Amino acid sequence: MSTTDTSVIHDIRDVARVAGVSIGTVSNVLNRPHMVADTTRERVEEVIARTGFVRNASARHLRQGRTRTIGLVVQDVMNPFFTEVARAAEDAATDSGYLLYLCNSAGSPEKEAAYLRALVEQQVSGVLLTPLQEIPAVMNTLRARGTPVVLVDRASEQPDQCSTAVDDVHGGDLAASHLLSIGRRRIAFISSTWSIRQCADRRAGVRRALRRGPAVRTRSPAGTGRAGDDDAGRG
Amino acid sequence: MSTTDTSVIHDIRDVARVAGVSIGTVSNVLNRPHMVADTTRERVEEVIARTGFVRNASARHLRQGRTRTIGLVVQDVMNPFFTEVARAAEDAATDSGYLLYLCNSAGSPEKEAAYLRALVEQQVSGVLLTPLQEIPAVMNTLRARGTPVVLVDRASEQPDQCSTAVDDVHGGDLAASHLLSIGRRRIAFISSTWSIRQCADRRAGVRRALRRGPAVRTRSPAGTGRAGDDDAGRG
DNA sequence: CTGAAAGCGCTTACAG
DNA sequence: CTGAAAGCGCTTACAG
Repeated sequence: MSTTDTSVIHDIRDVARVAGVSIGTVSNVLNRPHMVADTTRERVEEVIARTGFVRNASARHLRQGRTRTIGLVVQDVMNPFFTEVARAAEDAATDSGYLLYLCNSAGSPEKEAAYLRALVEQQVSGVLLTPLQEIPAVMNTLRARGTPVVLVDRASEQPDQCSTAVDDVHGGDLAASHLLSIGRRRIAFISSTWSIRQCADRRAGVRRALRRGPAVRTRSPAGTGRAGDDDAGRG
Repeated sequence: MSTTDTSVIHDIRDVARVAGVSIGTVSNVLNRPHMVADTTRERVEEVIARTGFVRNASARHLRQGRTRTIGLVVQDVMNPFFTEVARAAEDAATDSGYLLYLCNSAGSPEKEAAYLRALVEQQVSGVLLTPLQEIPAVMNTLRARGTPVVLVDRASEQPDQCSTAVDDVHGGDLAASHLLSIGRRRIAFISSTWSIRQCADRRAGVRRALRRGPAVRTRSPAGTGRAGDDDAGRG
């Protein structure tokens, strides 16, 4: 078998055969190159480069018991707010060598549950979820399996449930306080339906600021102290 | 072992044990339920439902040789055009029982190549790609492995390369023709840099329409015959 | 209709 | 430093 043998390479086994080493050694070149003698390593690397061998993640993950993938379940990717979340999540995932599953629940609890189930099947390392209403029942499965789940844009009732969310009460307070601080006294609040938590929270914040009244009677320059600009059209 | 045994269920083996059947039978219940006797099937299904067993996709895919996942590599998810592509792709994937990897090349050929490689490792069933400039070299690997790749928003030079793209020349022609048909004679064309193919193509289409001149001297009602509205801010 | 067994392609102790 | 071997959790012919 000549060293320029380029016959079909699919396996790590084929690589081993062409390089004249055991598959364990090929695997070591891939995963712990420092444990392999330089000359052996170079030979194997040459074969890999020349044949374009790519390892099979399914086999790798099955053996290792983890997949280095995470799932993102959002209500609607078209919504700029979630698009930004998706973009940032994908960025962060990549930086850590993870791949991201994009799942669009489209407002359907059934789709949401189906996705969560599918993600568990995929053995994802973690899940980012924008829950629709109730925390879905499948969450128990994830919990039981120890799959980390982080709620996005929604605080959780459960004390042991991680979540990230904007403090919209504070946002409303900030906005109204700013207006008060520059001397405004007749303030209008335009929003969407109060059934959207974010909107109701901002109103509560605005009211709190109004109740408190202007703090100090100094004027800040116009255009300064923008507040509450976390509103990215979720309403 | 009582039938209410709920001890840790991780395996299809655990399910088999609890249900008192072989793992082959459990697999059959999952994949070809019609081949299993009703009473056996029901028993197994009961155990699966009660224990919340979820199968391991890594093992399944390794054995089956295919993953039912597809990769989407876009230049920028934040761009509304690609967001819409992502959304639609994800929808279609879900409808066919596939999961979608979201990959944001962010204008970097290196990231693009790395993603393509990662997707090959994942053994994706197919790839949707918005190429940055040149068709990347990794494409050869995909081609060699027979992984289907569809170029998005970009026609390919290679005759055997699938692609979907808007006919922007036609779009520009349509827009200019419309203006001509309603009697406009002094037409301005506002666009981005000509180095963006879409923009240059539209200009070519506009010019073609102007060269051809007004076809018929009839007026269509205002607001009719909108054309070239496929421009979703790619420039 | 059901079970036993092989095998998917890797990684990882374990010997040598 | 290297190789042989077990095993990750499934699916799928193949017997029975």
